[in-house]
Amino acid sequence: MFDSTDNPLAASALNPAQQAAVDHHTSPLLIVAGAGTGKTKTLVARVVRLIDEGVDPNRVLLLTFTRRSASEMIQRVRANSSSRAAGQVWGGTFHSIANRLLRQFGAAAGLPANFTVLDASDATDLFAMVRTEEGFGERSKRFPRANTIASIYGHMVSGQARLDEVLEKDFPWCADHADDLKKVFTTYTARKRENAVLDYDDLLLFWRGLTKSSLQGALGDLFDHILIDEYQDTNPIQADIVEGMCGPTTQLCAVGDDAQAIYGFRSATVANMWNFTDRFPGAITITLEQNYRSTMPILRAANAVLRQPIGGETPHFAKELWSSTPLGPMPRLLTCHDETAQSAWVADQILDSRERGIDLREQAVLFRAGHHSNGLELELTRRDIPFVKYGGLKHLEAAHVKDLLALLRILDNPADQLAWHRVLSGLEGVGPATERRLGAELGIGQPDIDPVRNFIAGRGADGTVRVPTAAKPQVDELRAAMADCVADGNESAALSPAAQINRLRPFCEMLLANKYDNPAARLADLDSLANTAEQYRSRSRMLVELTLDPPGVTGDWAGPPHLDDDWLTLSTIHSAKGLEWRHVYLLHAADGNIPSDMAIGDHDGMAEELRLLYVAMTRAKEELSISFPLRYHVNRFGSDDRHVYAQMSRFIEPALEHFEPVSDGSMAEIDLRQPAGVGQQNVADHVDDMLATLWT
DNA sequence: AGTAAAAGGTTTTTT
DNA sequence: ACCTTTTACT
Repeated sequence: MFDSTDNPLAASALNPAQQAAVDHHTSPLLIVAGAGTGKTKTLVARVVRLIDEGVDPNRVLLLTFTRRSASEMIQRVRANSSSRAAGQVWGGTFHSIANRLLRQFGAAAGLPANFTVLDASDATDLFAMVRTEEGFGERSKRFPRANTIASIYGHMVSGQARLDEVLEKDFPWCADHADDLKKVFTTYTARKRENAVLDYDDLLLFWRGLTKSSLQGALGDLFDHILIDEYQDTNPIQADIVEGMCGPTTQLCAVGDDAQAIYGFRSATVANMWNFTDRFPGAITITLEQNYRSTMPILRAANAVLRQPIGGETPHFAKELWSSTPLGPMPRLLTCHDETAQSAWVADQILDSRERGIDLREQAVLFRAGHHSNGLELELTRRDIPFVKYGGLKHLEAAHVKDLLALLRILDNPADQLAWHRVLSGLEGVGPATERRLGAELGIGQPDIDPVRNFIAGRGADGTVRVPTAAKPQVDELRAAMADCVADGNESAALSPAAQINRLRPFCEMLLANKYDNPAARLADLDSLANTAEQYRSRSRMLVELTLDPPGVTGDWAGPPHLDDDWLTLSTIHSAKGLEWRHVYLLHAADGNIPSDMAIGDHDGMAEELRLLYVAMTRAKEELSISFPLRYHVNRFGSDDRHVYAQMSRFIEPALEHFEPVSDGSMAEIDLRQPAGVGQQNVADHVDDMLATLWT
């Protein structure tokens, strides 16, 4: 599912362009690789060749977009290289490599060795904490929410733009609060430093900082070869890092496709590809255009979609992929009545394909947003079709899981105020006031004090820690559990991470029963986490790995018991990047979803939405089905039945000739584009006439 | 004063 | 489904 090795064409020798990309070694290299043109294969072949020619694997850095693709590529390098050390290639995401380097060189940047990494939701929680502490919520009406603040901050930092510009361009309704936002950002940054925590952006910023420090020479000498996958989705900071890691003799090779850039919302910019040859003098470009993945009918449709101008221009290289597989069915376009009809049709097609010998593993359902598959998931469950879902909500972000992780994080880094906040505020009878007092008594956030020790002893700097009566049972249980989990400097006596989770379980049980209305289901999630924890021997390592590479799949998390050997993939389009399946179904291709109505009116946003559709379509090898229901609920949260009628994605219209329209019968009786009639009149006139008879 | 329960508002995509 | 604010209760 993840590679092309089962494709006989792709498994054969490299084509001339691919071979040239593998062989080139005299200057920086940019490989412009269209969808399905074998870029992974080319990268792997290049690394294999380097190692087999004697390059030390430890001096090869392979930066990828996800950890999964890094480990898969290294796996393939190992399988194809004659060197036993081939697996020692440095591979991972920018963030995971940053973590690795900062653990090693971070002291030079003023970082403590045991720093904690905040994921996006942790960062949001920290903003919420600062926001509350400073009282902005009460002082000014309509002060931006924590989510919005985090979003503004992210735009600002990862795009390296000034606050004023970001507010003006993307958050005009928050512009009035600029001054208070500055205070929030200042406190947020100070708090991170005091608590020895880094957020995702910090990992990149500190790494870049090191490349501009006195360590520059040492870092530039770490690697002989740097290879970067998915270069179109890197941001300006990442491009700086790449440049900073290149010493005088480092060979650089970047691979990307400007037509598949879909992370603009994270400040990724294809300018990094456009500028490559300017920034890295002497660089040459090699383009891969032969597609080994899809049939011509699918490529024709995808090319036609991509070709349409957005706001009068075509914002990517004009590129025409061609395939050596000319024949196959045209992509199908299903118009149906509502989501239920769509789910039924897709499930029917999937089962039908399986009857025809296409395993579920060779089929995938893609969609724009995580919740778009909710209806289908019900239908699949009803029909006993096993599936795993990529993207969307992550288990790690569920409140109760974060409760448990906060306990582990306190043990790992007692200075972590955010984790303490989560633990203390969850206790029975503890509100903001008591939490503040407990924090002071325990010495949380004060230098050179270990609040964990104080908590276990029940004794703070200024005497006893006063626990509210209601919290007493919970606190007693937690004290005993934490006492058992603290290593106390004696590594060999320490419980394993999984054992620590089990030791904390009784406390969690009390907590969940008190806090949530479905404690049993939530407790089961904690047991799944204990399962996952079995593979780790170090607690801190487990915490950082879970943060940098959260289990993105239901299957990774719990290993659903009903899963047999064959299962269907559901995935957001973003999470499907780089993957391929024989049959692909794209759900909810209605205007407002693709393009997302939030992007409408924004030129760059619209261009990105178009590329998103292109990415989705080019995942299909043999058959592609795009569907859109006409009827949508007004809002995703409401439980009412209010609905609106949607239209087909505007991006598909110009390419309609490349699709075969299909119907599932749910539309047969009603043509919604025609006004319904009564006698010779349409319904509205009929009603108005009747009403008029009541008073005339 | 301080906490707990209830009501009100939300906009996607992810390292 | 979750986060914030408002209100009710001790």
